Amino acid sequence: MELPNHAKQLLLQLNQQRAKGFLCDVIIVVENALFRAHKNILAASSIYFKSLVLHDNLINLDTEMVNPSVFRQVLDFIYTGKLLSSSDQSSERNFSALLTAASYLQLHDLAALCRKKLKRSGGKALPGKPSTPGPLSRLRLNNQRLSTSTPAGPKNHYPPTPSDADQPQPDEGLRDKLSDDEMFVGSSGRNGNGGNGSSNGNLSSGGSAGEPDLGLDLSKKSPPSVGTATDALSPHSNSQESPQSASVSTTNSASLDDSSTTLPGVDTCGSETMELNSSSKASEETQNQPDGPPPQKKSRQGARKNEWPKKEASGLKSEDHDRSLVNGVIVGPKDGRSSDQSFQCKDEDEGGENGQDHTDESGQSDGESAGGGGGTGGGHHSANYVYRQEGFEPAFGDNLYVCIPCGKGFPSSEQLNAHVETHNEDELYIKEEGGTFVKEEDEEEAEDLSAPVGPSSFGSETRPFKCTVCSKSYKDPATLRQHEKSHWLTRPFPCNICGKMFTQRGTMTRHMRSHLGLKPFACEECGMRFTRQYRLTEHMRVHSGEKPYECQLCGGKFTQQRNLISHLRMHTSPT
DNA sequence: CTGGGGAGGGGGCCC
DNA sequence: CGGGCCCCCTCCCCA
Repeated sequence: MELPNHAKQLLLQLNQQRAKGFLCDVIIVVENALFRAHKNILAASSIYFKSLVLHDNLINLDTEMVNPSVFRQVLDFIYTGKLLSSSDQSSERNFSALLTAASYLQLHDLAALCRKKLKRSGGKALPGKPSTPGPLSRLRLNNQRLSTSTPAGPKNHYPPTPSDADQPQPDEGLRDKLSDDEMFVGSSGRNGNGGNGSSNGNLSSGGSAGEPDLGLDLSKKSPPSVGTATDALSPHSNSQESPQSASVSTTNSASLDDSSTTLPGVDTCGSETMELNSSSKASEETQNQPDGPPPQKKSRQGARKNEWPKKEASGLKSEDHDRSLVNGVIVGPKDGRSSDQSFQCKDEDEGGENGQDHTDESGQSDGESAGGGGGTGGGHHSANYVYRQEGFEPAFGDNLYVCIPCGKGFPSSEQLNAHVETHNEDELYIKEEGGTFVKEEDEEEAEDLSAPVGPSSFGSETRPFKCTVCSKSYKDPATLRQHEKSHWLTRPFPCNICGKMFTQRGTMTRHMRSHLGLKPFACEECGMRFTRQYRLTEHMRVHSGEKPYECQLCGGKFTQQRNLISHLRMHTSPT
């Protein structure tokens, strides 16, 4: 006995659930778009997905291989077995893109459909972009990039690379800094909730699985002891536990296009429907093909699990919190190379941990409405926004499109785009009414501001490059430029995960490491790992007993300078 | 319970 | 761009 429509009904239900975000347990990030889905469904449709969802609740897909529009079709296909191609896109280009994506995602049925369609229309690979990514060649290429840290399983999935680097990658900054192998945070697949702390704060809202990964394998400048330290910390070798785990990518390219603002559940104006006929055989065949696994970029937000709560408490303000956690993912602004696309607003920054932020009191609150569309020339606008899919917590009410800089929500991408244009370049600087740059009130006296650009305390001979804002001088123009960014209202380097903005790319990169739990520096003595070399150096004094910092007042010695400083404070403070 | 020290971690910033 | 340092926050331990 068999219910004729059982499978169909089931899929229908699942698709409806997906549209509502119900029971969705994985988020797929494609460029700026988020898609929620069910792990089981993805895993059942592709071994690639299967490998990805095993350990992750949040998956970044290579934006070279798939874009939001295409992925929406892909997802629709997975959940319906139907290929809905929009009328305006039913060109070969669309199918070619679909084919690329399908190959990348190892959706062999879909790839076969696309090939069939392309063949039928006499099409061949589109010029410029191969219809298939050439998995094997990419595999080779990528294998070269794999560090020893990358688990090499029997079906080693390789990370995608921006191999064809003709075009600047939106996320290239990040990739530069966090290379694929660095990004790999070994998924130790540990059972249980070991963790060394709280267990919440997983970025992906639906998740429960993200295990804290102590078995970090960080190739970046790992000290010689890394191997042992890693082993010690991670009882399971990565390659065994997650042969498929591949490079982590935080790459959220952020170039905006319209497609990225469409909801997965929203129907495309389908003009053509291709339905998957019983192609299970083909599926079996293709799924067993040993051709290289697709490029893989996935996030290991789970690895960060343990570190979130603390950071939330100490650093992120509630709005940051909302944006980064409630929404699950911040889909990032462009990586910051174009500063006009990144804005920093007061609320973003207030509560900065140490109160040193230059923008805290910038009076930016009214900047949002200022200008009314100054249009900063060039580029897309609205690179800063969060796209919320249905099913996310309605932290912004009905306004699904949220401007990251100022946190305002908008019901449509158009309105958001219009709003973002109101953040114009003028906001980059903290402006006084008169138009002259001012420093923060609490920084220094006004006389400094009005002080002629003369010799600073550093001496103008050796430091000829002077900041026009604060009169600090520097040896070289690059440093000056770097410094001047600290006066910008807008911090040009946003974290793609939490949206926090930074004045320096390096700082942002360092910050990203903390998200990803990347701790390349291991102590040979105890195996403890650190995100920075300097911390390790400090830490080593614990083992050596060296206490180079001595209190001149009481003779107390300290291993860390900061502790001496706080100690001195004890001496000086009346309390 | 409280204060002080030790230490981990993050961000800013200069070289 | 990485390294290094400073500053801050925080947690934990202990007296």
